[in-house]
Amino acid sequence: MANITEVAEAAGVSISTVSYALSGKRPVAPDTRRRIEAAVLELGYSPNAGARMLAGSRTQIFAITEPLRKDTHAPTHMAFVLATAVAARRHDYDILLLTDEQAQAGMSRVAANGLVDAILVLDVAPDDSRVALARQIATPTVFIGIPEDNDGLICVDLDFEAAAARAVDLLADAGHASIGLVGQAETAYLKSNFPPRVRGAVLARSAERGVTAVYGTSGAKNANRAAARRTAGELLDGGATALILHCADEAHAAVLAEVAARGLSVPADVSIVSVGASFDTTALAIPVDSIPLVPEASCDLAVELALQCLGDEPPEPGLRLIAPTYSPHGSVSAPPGPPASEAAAA
Amino acid sequence: MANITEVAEAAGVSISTVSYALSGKRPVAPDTRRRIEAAVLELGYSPNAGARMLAGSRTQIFAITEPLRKDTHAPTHMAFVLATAVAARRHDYDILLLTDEQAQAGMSRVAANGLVDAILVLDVAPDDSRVALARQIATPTVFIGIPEDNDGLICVDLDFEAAAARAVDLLADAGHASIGLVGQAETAYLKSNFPPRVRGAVLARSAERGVTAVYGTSGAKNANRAAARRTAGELLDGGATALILHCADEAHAAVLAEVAARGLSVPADVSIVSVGASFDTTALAIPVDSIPLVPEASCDLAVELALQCLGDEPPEPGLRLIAPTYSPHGSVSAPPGPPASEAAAA
DNA sequence: GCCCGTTATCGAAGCGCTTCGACAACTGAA
DNA sequence: TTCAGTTGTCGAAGCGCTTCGATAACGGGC
Repeated sequence: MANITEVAEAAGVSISTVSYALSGKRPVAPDTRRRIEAAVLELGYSPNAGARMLAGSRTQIFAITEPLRKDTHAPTHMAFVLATAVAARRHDYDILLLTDEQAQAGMSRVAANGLVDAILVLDVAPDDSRVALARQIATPTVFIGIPEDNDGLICVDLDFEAAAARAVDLLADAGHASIGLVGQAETAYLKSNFPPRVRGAVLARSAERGVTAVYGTSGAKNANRAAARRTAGELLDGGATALILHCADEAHAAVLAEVAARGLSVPADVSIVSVGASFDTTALAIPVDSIPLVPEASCDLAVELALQCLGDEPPEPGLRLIAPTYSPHGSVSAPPGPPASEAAAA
Repeated sequence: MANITEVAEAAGVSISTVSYALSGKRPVAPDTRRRIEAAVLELGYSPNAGARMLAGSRTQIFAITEPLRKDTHAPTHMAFVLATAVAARRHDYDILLLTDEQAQAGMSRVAANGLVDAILVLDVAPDDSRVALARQIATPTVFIGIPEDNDGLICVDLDFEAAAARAVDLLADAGHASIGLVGQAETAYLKSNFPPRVRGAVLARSAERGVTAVYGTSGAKNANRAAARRTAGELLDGGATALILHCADEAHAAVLAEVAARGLSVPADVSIVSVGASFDTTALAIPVDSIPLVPEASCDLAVELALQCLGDEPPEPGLRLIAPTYSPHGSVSAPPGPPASEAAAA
């Protein structure tokens, strides 16, 4: 591990010139720059991280707090961690991972010892305890997800309400009058921030549009599959001609299995839209229209905001809702025509 | 963010005394220590991370390289990351997360700029490219998993061979003469290091014990469930009276579903042992005997080794295999007795 | 009462970098 | 020719901490 002094000697310049050549903060003669670059390459020089943190004002590290609880949906969370890491690296930032108990103690610690430039909060719960912490530390903090009490915080998230409303509109526009929502396990409505937002918006928008909407859970972790099937069955029995799915990968598959088992086809007999999925709904047995939750969208923006916090004009606190996108894959159409008798009556 | 000078002033001592009081590297008078501790508390002092890295020889950070590829089994990987983070925190270490491309470039980078004290390599592939990198950097590196070419490396892992052999012994001892192995998707045998080790050991031990063993895949990600059922069916059709499961959570469930669908009961008709599972096999429809892969075991040891690398007597390079444990849950018994006719003939 | 060995504390020297101010060397306008 | 303005480079002052002597202050053995 060569240091800046060795590079300066090798290039025949002073260490400050080396520093300026590498940072570009002051002009350096082309010829000098070349000699320095050659020395850097030859010595395999890389500026010492500790020295940089101490002398400069940046650590080039973001902390991510992600509880990684055993009962969370691993693939989704992993996708968010990954997306954040990738976004951070694009700006030359590394990721310090704070898990479980650390999400609390760790946040204070890294804020106090100046290890990180900003903190990104993942897997946000409605009553997240990290909210209070964020308010009392000086380190800029960005939430990916929206806690209930979000006054003065910077939050980024998919506009779940708009996504849910869009799904309802899609189905109502196609002529459906009765919609079923396959939601998440009951506990998810307490531990995560978005399930209640989707449920609320589906019900509200349905009321506005004058269509009926019924909600059902997709069950807890291990009973996932069976519960999702049962719920889908109940919703269809209740007269729903369309389903909105806001649940895990396997629950989607289970719903499709139930639909198939009943001899129903998509979209002729049942229309289906997935809301807030962060997996590929075209890889299912039947490709499903999706208004997805795209981790990259939220995480890129969150990193962007974190960086802005470090600049001279920090962004306004408040919510940043990402507009939903709609990817049709042919799983939505008009509801089945009325039975022959009714059609005749009309 | 108070600094050590302010603490020293508040306590009426010099900064070196504060440093010694906090590190314990030299004796400090009880009364002085009390005053310093009070000042620390009052000012909310926490030593600056950058300054510590620069002045001291430790950064108190370990890097974790974990590709987090989209096609990996998220829950298992998350469990390992979590276990490593927890083990590291116990020793006052933080975790820097290096994902995907970073697993390569990131490793060199943090080794070169001295950001971390050691690197922990997760999700090790048989022909892992991080092996070559580990050999050429000065930063101590510990592998959790065993690459094919592991000369001179420090590797930690469950003794999969022993675990597989143990499973075979268990079943052979119970009287089974024909064993089926429900393995992983074909691709897993190339990208991960342990599936081939389990398969090889099951086959080898079976040969030694004079029982026949047949291997079947449990299919790729989305076809997981169906493929696992099919495979289990084929193995049972082939005359297997016992199954060794080395596959994901859902594949376990699928196998049990197939067994149930055939009207067979566990363990009366079929004995089942799970090998290398890092989830709770008692939460399945039928509790299954398990010779588990315990992330904590590997990760604790790996962190321990990383710490030793920083001490005066670094550990010998080589493999550290963790002895398997067996948790019986009543899914293994003698094979069903011979049909009445055979029994009479005997 | 003197010297030596403890014990508790202090001062100062870095660790490797960034950044500010200074200063030559050179340009072009007056 | 002189002077102001560039441009490229350098020296030095920290950033906040750890750690190595050095030095008081004290007590016990002679």
